[in-house]
Amino acid sequence: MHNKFSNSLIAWYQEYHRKLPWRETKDAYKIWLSEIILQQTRVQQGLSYYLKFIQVFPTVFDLASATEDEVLTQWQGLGYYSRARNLHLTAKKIAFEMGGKFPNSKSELIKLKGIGDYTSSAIASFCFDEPTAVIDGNVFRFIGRMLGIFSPIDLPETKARINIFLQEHFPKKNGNTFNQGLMEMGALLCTPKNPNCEECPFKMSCYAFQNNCQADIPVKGKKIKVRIRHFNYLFISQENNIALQKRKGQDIWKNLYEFPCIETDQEVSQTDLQNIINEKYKIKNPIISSIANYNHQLTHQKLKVTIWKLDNYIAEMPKNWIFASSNDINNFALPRVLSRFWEDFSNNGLQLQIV
DNA sequence: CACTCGTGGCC
DNA sequence: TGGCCAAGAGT
Repeated sequence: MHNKFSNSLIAWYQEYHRKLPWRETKDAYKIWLSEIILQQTRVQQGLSYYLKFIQVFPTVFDLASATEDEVLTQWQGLGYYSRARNLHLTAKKIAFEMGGKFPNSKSELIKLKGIGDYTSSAIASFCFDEPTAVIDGNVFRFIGRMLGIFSPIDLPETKARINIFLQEHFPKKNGNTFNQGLMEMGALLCTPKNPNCEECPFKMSCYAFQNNCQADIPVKGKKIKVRIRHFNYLFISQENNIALQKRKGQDIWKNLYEFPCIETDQEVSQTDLQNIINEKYKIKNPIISSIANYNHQLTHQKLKVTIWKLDNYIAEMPKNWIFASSNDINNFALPRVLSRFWEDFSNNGLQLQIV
């Protein structure tokens, strides 16, 4: 009776799971890379990045030997860029301080940057067969619905309760398949919307199915608040070179490149912006014109992005500006909204109004 | 603990 | 369309 859940789950997984490249290996480097890429990211979105990374950086030494800029450029467009920065930090630690060998236990893995509770369990289980249960968003949803858990998923006690259940049902053999099955259930059948309960082998013992409350579990905690920000980018092109700067500070897109940016509290008029440019960069009569607008919607922010073309000749650059040749722009990691602008600009030329 | 970090897809 | 969501982790 106690083994029935794990036996059924393992059997279901073996029949219905998707074939994915990181499931064909026990190489800790590849498993680790896939787990980082898939944090808060769908398989469909992360797959091409995984394939690109193992091609460009086949081993942890290749990744460690690259610069952070190179890693960020490969990561461009995937979001949550702290993952890429921590990926590089941890690669250097493993390559240069640990002889290229990954720690083989959850307790050691979790000490590494970018590897938390979920990822340490995943690597320990998938690579080293450590009997530790993974708890990610899929598992919260699947087990939460099965057991009828209505406490918010962001509470530690909710996670603890799920962990107790999983420990009680953790199999003596095939623990890694059990873990894969937990997540694959959440990804294929026990989905956030319109779960496919008819094909679920656990529907007879599932609280949510029996009580028809699948949509009410898991219970989300707080509501998302969206902050509106106004980014005014200066597109400055001189002699086929374009001004860029590196974003710093504890903010979005840290260590990515962007055009010189003037952030304002509200939308600004052309004359307002000219005055700001005059004050900030000591450019006497800035000649600017708006060439593109984007509403860039993020999870917690809505960015109103305006690209302004600045036509003055600039004799003395601020020290943090870099001038990149237009052929070289693609070698800089840009936020999605700017790589999209650059694509539009390269294709269409100067006059474009995108919203 | 509460908040923050991206992007694309879905309805 | 806007809100929700996805293999979480750092601070």
